[in-house]
Amino acid sequence: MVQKKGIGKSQRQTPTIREVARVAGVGVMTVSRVINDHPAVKPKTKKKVLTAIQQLGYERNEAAGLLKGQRAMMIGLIVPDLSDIFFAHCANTIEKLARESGYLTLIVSSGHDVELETQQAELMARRKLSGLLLVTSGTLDVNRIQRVIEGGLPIVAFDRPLEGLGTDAVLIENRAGAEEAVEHLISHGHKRIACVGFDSEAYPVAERVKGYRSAMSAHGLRPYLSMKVDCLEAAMNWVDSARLKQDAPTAVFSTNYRTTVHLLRAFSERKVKIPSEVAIIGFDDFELAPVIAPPVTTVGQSAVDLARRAFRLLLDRIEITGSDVGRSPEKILLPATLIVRESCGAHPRSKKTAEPV
Amino acid sequence: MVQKKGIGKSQRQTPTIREVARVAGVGVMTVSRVINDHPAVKPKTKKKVLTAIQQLGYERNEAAGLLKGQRAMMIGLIVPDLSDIFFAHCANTIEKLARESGYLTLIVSSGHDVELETQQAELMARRKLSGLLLVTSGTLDVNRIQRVIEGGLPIVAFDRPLEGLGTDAVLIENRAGAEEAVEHLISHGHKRIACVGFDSEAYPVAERVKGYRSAMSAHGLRPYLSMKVDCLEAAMNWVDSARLKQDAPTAVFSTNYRTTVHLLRAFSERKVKIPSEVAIIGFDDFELAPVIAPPVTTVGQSAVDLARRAFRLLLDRIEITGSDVGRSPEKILLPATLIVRESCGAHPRSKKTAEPV
DNA sequence: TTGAAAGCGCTAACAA
DNA sequence: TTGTTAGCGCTTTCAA
Repeated sequence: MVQKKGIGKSQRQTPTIREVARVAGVGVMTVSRVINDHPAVKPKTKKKVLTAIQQLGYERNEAAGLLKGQRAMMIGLIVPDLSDIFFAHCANTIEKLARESGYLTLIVSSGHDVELETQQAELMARRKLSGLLLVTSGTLDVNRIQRVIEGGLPIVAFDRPLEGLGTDAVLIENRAGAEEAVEHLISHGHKRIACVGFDSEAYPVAERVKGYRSAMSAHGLRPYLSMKVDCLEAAMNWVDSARLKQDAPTAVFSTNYRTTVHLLRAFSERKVKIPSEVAIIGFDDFELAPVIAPPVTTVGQSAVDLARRAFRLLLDRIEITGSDVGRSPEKILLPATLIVRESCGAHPRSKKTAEPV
Repeated sequence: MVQKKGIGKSQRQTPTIREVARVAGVGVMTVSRVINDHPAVKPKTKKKVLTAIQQLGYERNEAAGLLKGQRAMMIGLIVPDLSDIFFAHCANTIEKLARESGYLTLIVSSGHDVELETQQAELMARRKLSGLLLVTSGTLDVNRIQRVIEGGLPIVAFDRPLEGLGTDAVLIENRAGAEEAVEHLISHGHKRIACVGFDSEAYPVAERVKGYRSAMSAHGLRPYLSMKVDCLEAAMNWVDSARLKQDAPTAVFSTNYRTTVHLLRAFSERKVKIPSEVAIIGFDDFELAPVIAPPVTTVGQSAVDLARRAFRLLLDRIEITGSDVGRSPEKILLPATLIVRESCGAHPRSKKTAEPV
């Protein structure tokens, strides 16, 4: 796991603490104290050392500390897909906050591979990272993750809980958000409302489906699920088959951005008018939602808030001392907000000022 | 730069190579050889060692290698803004490729801060990373970067060159792409074509503006630049003022995604019809470009290709041995492709099948 | 207030 | 084929 020989050709050798000590005419320990701002050093001595450090261009070797059992000033971030704009925003926020606290951020985009996520978490533990922010793609091996945590790597889950493990977690109120969206459609008189999406095992989607179901059943409406629409082709097929039905849906609740986009495109290809022929609300707000014709009504969640809270929690865990070590895990719930535009058939009077991502 | 004491409470102590040696009844060096797949170990001995490793749950301590002068199996990636979908795609691709080659990826989103970029590059050098992929936001301090490279951190620039430094670089043909777009507009009979954008100092934008200028002057047309449109408000102002003009532009070439989006929205707010009242082509393709009404004509560039080539170059540099060390820097140019849809006033017959990002 | 010595876990160099 | 020794650069004793 470490490169065979990293020595280039003329690797300018960085001076060590020992050389600084020699030049300053003091012991290595004194230099160490100066570097670490230990108070018990006479100002005069300190100055000598500082001068020597300056003169030699000394730089602390991070590796040595690690060997002494310290942790790298790095945090890890594992997400299912970094090219997903939502996670990209999360990553951007986390990296910034981490940097401001002196940490570098190691990012892994797992491609929804649960095994990979576990492996990378283990790898990060071995690299002595300070902490890990984790968005899982499914259920991880509890034992392995438990061992990682016990090995001293604090973990905070966000967007999805870490099942079976009592870790801190920051989650979105997916269910309530979905309920609100479906209720909204119902309040417009829709009775045949389809729920379309894919990847229904994924926690956020599963929660949204639950919200859909509960809203429907609360009004005695029959659910109409279709959870395999993840590309344009699937969307076209779905649109075509749905229109043929006797009781074709008059509205659709899309459980995620990707599905929303493809559905929109499919409707457009088939010249189905939105919202007159079919109304649509999509979970996940997106930048262009207000620009599209018609502007699409969405359920928005703030990636920035989510990331911020998660990082805050992790930092607390990392910096925890003494009595707080065993602090019981915190769960934070963040709202999802219905952003009413036009695709749902409503007049565009936002319940909340539209604020994407 | 290393955390003060990373020791939690019941930190399960990982066994060392020495303990493995004791349990296996061999010398430490033999264990080391086994770990590193050195051939000169009798299969029987090897087996004994492997058993002991298994039994103890031994894990190699990465820090020790660093101290011996090896490099961490990590690469760095510095981009101006990770929440920019283009860079998010780049990051996603790079992280994946890196992981497949055994590297972790440290990502920094600089927020277009040149000083920060330099600092982080230096920090990465100190952390003994294996290599660095860099998208600069401006002109970095050549000396400091030079020192980083000499310190043994190979750097490959992409999307923008590293000015004043002979590093490898992978770039997009921004200028040619812009020229093609403007030529296209001209071929539709447009004469008053505005070039709108912001951040004209940024390399890619600057190149695109050059392309615009050269296409215009090639046809004896007067350029009409407006390089401060970076938000909806600015876009509205621009649209309003442009319409008042005597010779209002009949077409606009937008130099970047953000401007394109806000312009689109501003035109929509002002009920300006596209393309009949004004035609538009935007540099940077985006996922929803075909969905918007009307579908927008763009100049697309492949983030994946860009990232892939850049990583390949970096890996070559990292793995370089002996005679190739001083290999002269490579420059790779990747095409930008005009994707004709409808906002430019053309019939939607793509010169190339639309393939976003 | 300062310093010398003893490692942290590993591998390169040498011996056997 | 295997093992011993001597560090890598730093910090933690403990002593001065």
